[in-house]
Amino acid sequence: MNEGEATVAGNFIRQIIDGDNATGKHRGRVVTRFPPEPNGYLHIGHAKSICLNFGIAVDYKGTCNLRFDDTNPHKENVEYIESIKQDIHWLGYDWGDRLYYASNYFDRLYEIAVELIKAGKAYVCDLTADETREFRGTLTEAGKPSPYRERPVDENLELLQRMRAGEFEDGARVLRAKIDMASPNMNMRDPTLYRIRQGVIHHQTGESWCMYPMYDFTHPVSDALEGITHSICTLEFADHRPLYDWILENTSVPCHPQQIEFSRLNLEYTVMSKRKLTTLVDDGHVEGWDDPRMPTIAGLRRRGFTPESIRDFCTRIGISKSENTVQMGMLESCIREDLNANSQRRMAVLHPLKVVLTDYPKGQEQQLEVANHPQDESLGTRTVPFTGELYIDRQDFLETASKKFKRLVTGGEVRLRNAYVIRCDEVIKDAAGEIVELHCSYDPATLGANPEGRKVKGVIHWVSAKYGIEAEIRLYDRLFSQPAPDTSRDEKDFREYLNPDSLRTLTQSIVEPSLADAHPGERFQFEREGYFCVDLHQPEGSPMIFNRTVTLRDSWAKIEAQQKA
RNA sequence: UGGGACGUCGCCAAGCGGUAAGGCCCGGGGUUUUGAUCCCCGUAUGCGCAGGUUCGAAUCCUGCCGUCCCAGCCA
Repeated sequence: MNEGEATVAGNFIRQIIDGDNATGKHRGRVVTRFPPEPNGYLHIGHAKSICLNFGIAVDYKGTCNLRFDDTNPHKENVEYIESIKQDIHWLGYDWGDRLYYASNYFDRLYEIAVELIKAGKAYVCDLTADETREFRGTLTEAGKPSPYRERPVDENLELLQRMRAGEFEDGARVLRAKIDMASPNMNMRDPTLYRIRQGVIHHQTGESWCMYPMYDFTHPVSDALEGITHSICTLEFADHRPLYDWILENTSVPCHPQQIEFSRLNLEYTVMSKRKLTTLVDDGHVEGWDDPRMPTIAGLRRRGFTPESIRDFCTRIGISKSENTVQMGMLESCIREDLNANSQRRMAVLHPLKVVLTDYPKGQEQQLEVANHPQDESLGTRTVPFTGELYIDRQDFLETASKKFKRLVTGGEVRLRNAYVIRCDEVIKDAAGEIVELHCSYDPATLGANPEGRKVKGVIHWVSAKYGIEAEIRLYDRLFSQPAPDTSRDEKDFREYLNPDSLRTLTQSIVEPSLADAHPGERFQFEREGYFCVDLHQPEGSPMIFNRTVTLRDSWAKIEAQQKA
């Protein structure tokens, strides 16, 4: 962790670990794991878990394993595996040589299943899925025992062997733990341990298996085999903990990790479930998993977020067990803080309006040396060409305006950032009355100096018309128009809350020439506009594409809104 | 009286019986060739509610209220 990053004193999980270390529970060892199922791309909620698990490993001089929880091959593939590995590395964490798959343990898991059967603690059940549901009972009524519950050990053993041999179709039989059909905890009513999945090719084990272990069976065993000390997961698994413990207590595993639950991250104006994100991708509502509007790590990366800013976000939001919905402002604050300190400044005109300096000597050009950062000299300088024809932003000119408006108005003066003070003498309009050009004069004495005898309050940015280069600029806004699109209080599908203006593309923008050398992913502040980065998917031969990561804080926008109200 | 968990500022979140940290947001002021940054200042007499224990309670006890999760052969 860098010195600049905020540190949070502690959270309840670290307190548990401190307590364990104090009593010598794990002989001072701390081993965590991050266990994604490779059925989608990682999102900011996963980042919270990654920072927690890998962060704890770093701080306690322990280790954190990466383990793919690949027990449901139907939904999984290697593209997801690769993206997950890439995203964790990009975030700044490393699992060293501890890359595991739950499927690594399929043989061992099978042995343990046999063990459970021999101990009379598991049985093969022939009930259909529907029947199983009926027998399970309800939240308020106890379940009934399956008619196959008392199947003799030998028969169970033989049936399990035949399941493995592929003799039965999907759904024909399952292996179940024999626990308690009357338990108030649904998870303890003889949970399924194995189900049959014929004909799927598993991305790791190929066709060697036609039955796959369930999460509730696989997870505790995998944790124990890897010597995990603290198995951290989200709150919805709290009800599974008794089962997690039951598996560990009733099998011959080497240790008994402790499961600890914390609350998952919710972020306003987005969705965080893999199912919903998959829907957005599959239905074409976004360009893909790395669409800059997506809350995925890949999306945030393409949007221009830094790994540091995401880690900072994760430490700022903290870890607790309370339901929470974090405001976008929190994330934005993190990336602004990072980029403000570290990104070079450039000038870019998003909505160009031509300015002709009528008294600037014909043919004259100047190379202005300009600081790359107003507070940090170590970021150096660059040269920016100044010519008699320029572009400024249309939003920086008004024919008439209130005194609050400190930009260019007819007859008024304004400072061109890093250059001269100019005065607007004449507004040129086309037949339709649209402003097409401004004729201005400049004060040659104001380069690097304040004007004599008067104050000029406004400063606006500009680009030389002759040397500026065309660029495409993509302005992103929140993906959804509702703060909580997935907990809709009415019947609406979350997709109905998609923000139709989440992407605005500007194709006429002009950026300063030094940007021609920028490489994909490089980040800048476009002064007075926001932070932008060169898109990662830069098409050959077309104008450069810049993605807006986040705007600058804009107190003028607030004043404007107040004036209108 | 199904079970599990959670309720501290608009949003996160410390606090663990000694008199409410911090961050984000917000409001006010200052500096500024970015209406940015930066710097000051301000913002919970109160911790879901009601009782109780105590010299002292957000912290302990009791009872209510509210919210979230659980009936996949998903994870």
